[in-house]
Amino acid sequence: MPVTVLLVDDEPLVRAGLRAVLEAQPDIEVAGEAADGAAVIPLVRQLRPDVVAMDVRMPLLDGIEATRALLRTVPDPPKILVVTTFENDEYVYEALRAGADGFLLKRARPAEIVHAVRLIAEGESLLFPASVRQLAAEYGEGGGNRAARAALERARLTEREGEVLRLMARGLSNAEIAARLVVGTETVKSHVSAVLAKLGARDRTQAVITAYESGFVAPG
Amino acid sequence: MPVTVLLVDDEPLVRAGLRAVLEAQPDIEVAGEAADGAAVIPLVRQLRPDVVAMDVRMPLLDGIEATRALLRTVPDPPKILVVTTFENDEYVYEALRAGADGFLLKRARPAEIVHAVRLIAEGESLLFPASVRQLAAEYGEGGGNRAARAALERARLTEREGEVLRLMARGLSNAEIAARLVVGTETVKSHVSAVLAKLGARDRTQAVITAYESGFVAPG
DNA sequence: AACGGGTTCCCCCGCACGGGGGAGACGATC
DNA sequence: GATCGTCTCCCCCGTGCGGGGGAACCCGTT
Repeated sequence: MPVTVLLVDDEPLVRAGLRAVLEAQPDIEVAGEAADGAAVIPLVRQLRPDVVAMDVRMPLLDGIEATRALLRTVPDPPKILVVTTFENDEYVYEALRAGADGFLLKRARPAEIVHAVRLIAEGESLLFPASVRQLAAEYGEGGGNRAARAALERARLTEREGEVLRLMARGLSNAEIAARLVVGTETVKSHVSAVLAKLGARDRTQAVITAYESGFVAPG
Repeated sequence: MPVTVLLVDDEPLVRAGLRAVLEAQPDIEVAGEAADGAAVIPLVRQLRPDVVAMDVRMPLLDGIEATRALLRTVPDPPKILVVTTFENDEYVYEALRAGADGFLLKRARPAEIVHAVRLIAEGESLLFPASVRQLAAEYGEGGGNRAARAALERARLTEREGEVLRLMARGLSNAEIAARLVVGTETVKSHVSAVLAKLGARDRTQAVITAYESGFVAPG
């Protein structure tokens, strides 16, 4: 019996693409589609798919919340394959923590997508497939992203430093951060210096860039 | 006789999606696919499609360069429909300047995609379809984002200012930007000041944040 | 009791940054 | 020919930023 898949993505184009790729396989069947996370749970109850291919960024209810809700409320839940555009999307880690079984880049080749669905269905977990890195490398130069993540991993920011970085990434000056945290500006300067040193950033702008590139903060 | 379309996108998934959507129409035919801008010109010569549906962001040769090269080297060139993820992608404007005939968001509904291809094929130009804004609005709340986008729309950065902002968003100092652009630091300071004023940013950090939030630059 | 990490605050200092102003050169438009 | 926008470069000037130190306090571990 075939593997059944529920497609969840707010872009009809991506759904159509996934459907085209997956339906070309004799052993895979697309059970249905949903355009946002809110529609997933009833559909899963109804269709009982083996795998849910879920986008992370969606209106109304995003992929993480949907994953959490799904695992919490549906008995014997399907495997969840997170499909995302960006390799370093902060949501990826959250999604995995939320209970997703694997994730896949949208720019993966069809054969990889099919392979991922089969693996997930068999109960394997799928993280950072090697080929994904190659694909990313094609974009050359943009290695900045992985570097950013590495920087942030090495960083091990303290809680306070994290707060400060987040406020920096909202455009606040040292004085404004000080006011917000109810401390002196000298204190903020200490934290900022620590953040810069740990991130290997020369100035606050570079720190904020690293914050965005690593997914520590996200646009939107 | 049907409208023939060449699909150019580095993501096989998107190509498959476009193919599925377009081939469902009796009057539209997908003539072929290409994964990057470099492959477009020979394919256009060979297939002579009516429309090229072209992604903006691609490895090797991006959509703008490909558009320019196409219009420069191929006699009686096809219509070019730029397909992009972000509404305010900096490349969109460049692509239109390069000679593209219209652009479309990837999150458009299938009917809109089909409509766009037909319009373009008929020689109409297609810019900022109204429905696109509605779709963007669905993402609600991303208020910060919309504000950033609005700031960038109001901004109307010149080409040079755009370049400078992009380099700012890569963490370069004024001196480094000057070296990169082969101009004086005073010149860069002028551009930076113009960018800050137009974006309503107090310092370069805020400008970079706006760049990320508006999609002018994207992580990854 | 001693230690280390985290948070808080202080000093001095150099400099890149950003505001405010002006100005010349070029091309497109009127 | 005049005008406008863009790009280029120059001046002065104040200050926020970041480096390099030091030091106190709390708290959990050793």
